[in-house]
Amino acid sequence: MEEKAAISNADVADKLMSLAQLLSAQKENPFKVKAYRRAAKTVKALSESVAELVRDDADLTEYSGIGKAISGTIREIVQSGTTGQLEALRAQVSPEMAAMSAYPRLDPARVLRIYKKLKISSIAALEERLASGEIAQRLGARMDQHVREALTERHEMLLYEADNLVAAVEGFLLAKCPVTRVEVTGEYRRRVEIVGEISFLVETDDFPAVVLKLERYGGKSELLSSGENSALFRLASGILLKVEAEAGNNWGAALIVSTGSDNHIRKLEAAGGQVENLAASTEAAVYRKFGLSFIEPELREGDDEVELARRGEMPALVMAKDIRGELHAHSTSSDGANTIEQMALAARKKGYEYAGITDHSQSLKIAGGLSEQDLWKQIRYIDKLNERLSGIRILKSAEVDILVDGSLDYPDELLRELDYTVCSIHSKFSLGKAEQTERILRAMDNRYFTILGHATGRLLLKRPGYEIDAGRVIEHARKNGCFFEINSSPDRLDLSAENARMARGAGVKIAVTTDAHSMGEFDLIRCGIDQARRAGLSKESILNSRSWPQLRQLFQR
DNA sequence: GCCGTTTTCGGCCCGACTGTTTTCAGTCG
Repeated sequence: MEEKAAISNADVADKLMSLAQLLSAQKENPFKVKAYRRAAKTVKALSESVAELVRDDADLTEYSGIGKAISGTIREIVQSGTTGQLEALRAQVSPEMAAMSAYPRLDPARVLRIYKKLKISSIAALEERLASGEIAQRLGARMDQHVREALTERHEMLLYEADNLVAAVEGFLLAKCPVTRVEVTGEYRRRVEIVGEISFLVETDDFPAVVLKLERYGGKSELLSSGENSALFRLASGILLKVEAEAGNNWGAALIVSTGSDNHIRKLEAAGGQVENLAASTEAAVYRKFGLSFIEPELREGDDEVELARRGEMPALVMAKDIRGELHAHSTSSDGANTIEQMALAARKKGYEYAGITDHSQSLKIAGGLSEQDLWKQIRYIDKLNERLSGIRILKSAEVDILVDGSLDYPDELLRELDYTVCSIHSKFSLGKAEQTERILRAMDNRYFTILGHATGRLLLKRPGYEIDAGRVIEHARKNGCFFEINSSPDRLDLSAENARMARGAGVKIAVTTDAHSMGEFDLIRCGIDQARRAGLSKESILNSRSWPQLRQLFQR
């Protein structure tokens, strides 16, 4: 008898999500609901097949978020296709909820709220209102994002999250598939901040066998299309996986085709002719053949890079090693996890010359913003600490809220005592573009304004930023001697590459900062560096590639 | 339900403000 097809990780994860959804509808303990969602996420990210793990009697509690109870639930799902608990819950709920449970990623509380407000009661109506933009308009961007994410099959993830996925797939290809060479390409290699598809170039003498193996990745990966040398899958996480086979003697040309954006390839071919089948084993050889200097993957977007490469004016892109200090970091004084001293020592260990401590200002209560008195104390404390510590200079600073009228959240007498400031918007995101822009321009008129923090306030895949007229803000910064940051938080990366490029064009320097809330987060600098490179920034455009004495001069207004 | 240099119970931020809301959920870091 033919063995029944094993249940995929995606299906197991969906069942766990359904449980979370129905428990949530029953007003169960929210932490319990969260636990099921967390376990679902863990299952989705596995490269091994959960069904096989169960069959092999593996200990599932080894995986984070899976304990004794959920491990038992997963076993039951693998063995019977469902769980008694889920079926019992399904029998109890309202018709709206029952219909909703076909979309396990929907949060019932939020959807019922939408139903009530828009006076609808079906998924079809929900989809319709999503498409018409009514959900975004009447319930906000976060709600819109949530529904969109839950109703569509295709997903995107932050570049930062894709790191783990890429490493797992690469490991799988090398360990389980008959390939002799693997290289990641596409938007991941270009370091695009949101990834919807990961793609690999492989060298193999048996591509069909590779496809067959990949269909078993994560238990089961849906094969969307396949040809002689290329195949497209949908992984459990909803991300697309593209794999292309190429021979070593054409590896370089294939790498270029697979990595560059369509625009890049078009401009490249306009400059030098057909790339494919050039029989070039390295990328450098292709560019050389076309009379171009090497183009870094981060720049292959079809902007001005081909022209720059032809003229030999390609910028030397900034690298992590060029960074000499941190300019945006929090401590336990506000909402950070580590003390000022711990942060300073961690920065020193990273090889930095200085670390600016930028705790939140007084009006940001939720983040433990410092009162004026607290900041005065902190200034004196840092002076003492600097006398005691060697090999690192702690800069006195603050992440100062830009209030709704464009004033700063501390009086000038206090701001004057700081080495510099990072000024940010944390409230009233809903102001119109003109008002929001004026607010920032007014703030920049304060002579103690140094760096604009996360200029648009966007949170990738969660909410769009507030609207600003980037051109006007950049021009005002140039006139007033103000600067920008590229905030390295993986879900901010704000300035965007586009805005950073515009700032560079205006000659306004940019700090690459981490906004670290703990010592470990200093390492996020690599995410900001990726973004800076995508913007074509060399170290000359970067503020904190400079020593503190040099910076201090730049900060004088 | 998970987790543990605060290990087997008790956390799992949190708190002020906003809105077109009609009394509380969502939002900022």
